[in-house]
Amino acid sequence: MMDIQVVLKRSPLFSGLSNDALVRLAQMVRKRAVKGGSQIFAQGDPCGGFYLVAEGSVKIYRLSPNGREHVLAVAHPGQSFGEAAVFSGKAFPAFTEALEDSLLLYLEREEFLDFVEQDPQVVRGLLTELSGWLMHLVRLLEDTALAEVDIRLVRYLLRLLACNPLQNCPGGKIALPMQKQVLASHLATTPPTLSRAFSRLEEEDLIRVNGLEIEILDLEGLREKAEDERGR
Amino acid sequence: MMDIQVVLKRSPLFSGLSNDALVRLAQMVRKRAVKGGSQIFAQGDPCGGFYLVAEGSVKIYRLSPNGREHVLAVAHPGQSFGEAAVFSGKAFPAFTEALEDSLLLYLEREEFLDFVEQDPQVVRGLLTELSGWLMHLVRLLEDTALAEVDIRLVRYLLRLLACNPLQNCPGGKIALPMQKQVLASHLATTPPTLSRAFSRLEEEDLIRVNGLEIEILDLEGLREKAEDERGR
DNA sequence: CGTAGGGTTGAGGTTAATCAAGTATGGTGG
DNA sequence: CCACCATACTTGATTAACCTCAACCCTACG
Repeated sequence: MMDIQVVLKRSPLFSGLSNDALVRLAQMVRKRAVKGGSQIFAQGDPCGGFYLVAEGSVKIYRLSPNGREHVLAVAHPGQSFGEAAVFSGKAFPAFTEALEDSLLLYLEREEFLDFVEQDPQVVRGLLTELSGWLMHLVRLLEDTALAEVDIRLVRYLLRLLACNPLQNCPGGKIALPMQKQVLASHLATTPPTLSRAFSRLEEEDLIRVNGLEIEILDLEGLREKAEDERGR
Repeated sequence: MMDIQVVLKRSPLFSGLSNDALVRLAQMVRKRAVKGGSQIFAQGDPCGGFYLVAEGSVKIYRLSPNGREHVLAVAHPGQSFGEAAVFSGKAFPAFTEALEDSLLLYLEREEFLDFVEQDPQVVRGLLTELSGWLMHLVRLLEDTALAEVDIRLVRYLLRLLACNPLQNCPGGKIALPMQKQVLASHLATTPPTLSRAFSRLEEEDLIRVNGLEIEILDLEGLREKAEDERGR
């Protein structure tokens, strides 16, 4: 049995809360187990609340008019999604879909807003979290808009490394937290192009790819390349 | 003499505040007049507070390692910038520069955070504002990542129209709120490419361009084109 | 007038999307 | 245990978008 409070505490939203507040929050949480591949909510759905990932992973993506998808982010345990819509008062701005069997915690909108009113401690966390999302999007934006695919990929890998300092130490091996086609969409490109980008990085002896496992051969070289952008 | 409270009230951040709160807020505001072309703050500067545009306009942009710039937004009277950094606690994530002689209101970080703590009314406005920024960036992101230049330009024009319903009515004339080279950077392209995009839209009899003034000839046609994206 | 800056136009080259075919891998049913 | 199929991924050839560099126009302004 999983402890809700432990999960809540893992979220930057609530890590600063008192035990008392955590207990109250835990009481208003509703668990929701979802199968991999199933949709959590759709772009345009009215926002009745938001989610926190307890186990598994969730893909957050937009769909263009013609059906092309662009992955904004993949949420992992401890991360939340849909908060923005709660405060904007508008519909959900994106689709969300479980990438694997996952366990989510659901917080109902009105209930949560009341909780926020009463507990100024949460506010700081919320503001910080939203700011964090902003920074994430800004980085993503300039990465996709200003750099070419190889560079975007390198930067993505470096960001992954920064989040997983665990496997960072030895020769450095990281596992891609999503399928390559999802990653392609995240990097605003296509599977064929991503595949070639990986090949080029291998040819330059920067990395070695084996399925979803990436071995970092030349961290310094990667860092250089990330700053490179000859021109564009 | 300009009334600070009136300016504050124009911002979505503070439009919901009581008169009492407005008065207190107005007292902690510092005015700052800046010449066109001068820098307000730089990316990486420690964030000591944030700004609200009273008069003029301010360009918010990022600089890539090689010096290329990407305009994230242009702030006009009533809009604020730098709020995100206040809450994230980190340095400013972007550069800001006055596009013309402008008058700004400055709110000091600590003072403002205290104000927020005491006044839960502001919180709602803040959260909404940050969410709004999020939505803006998401849209910008998918526009630049997923659509080609012509479409990006059309969408930008439609967004402008949506914000200026004033001139919308007649045949529809809108003035670009920035130079074309700034717009080019905002749309993540270059002046030559933007210029050609304008030409193509003129050839299709969708718009007529005269300097910074754009005459909308075929609103329906533009709407269609915005949804078009044959493939990409 | 002459210069400077924004803007436009032209030629050439590069990136990356598209379409299509091929290769693995994993799960299913015989 | 193996043939079969679905799906992810890779590889190849073609094409189109758009960046770059350069020259040129135009208006503003000294």
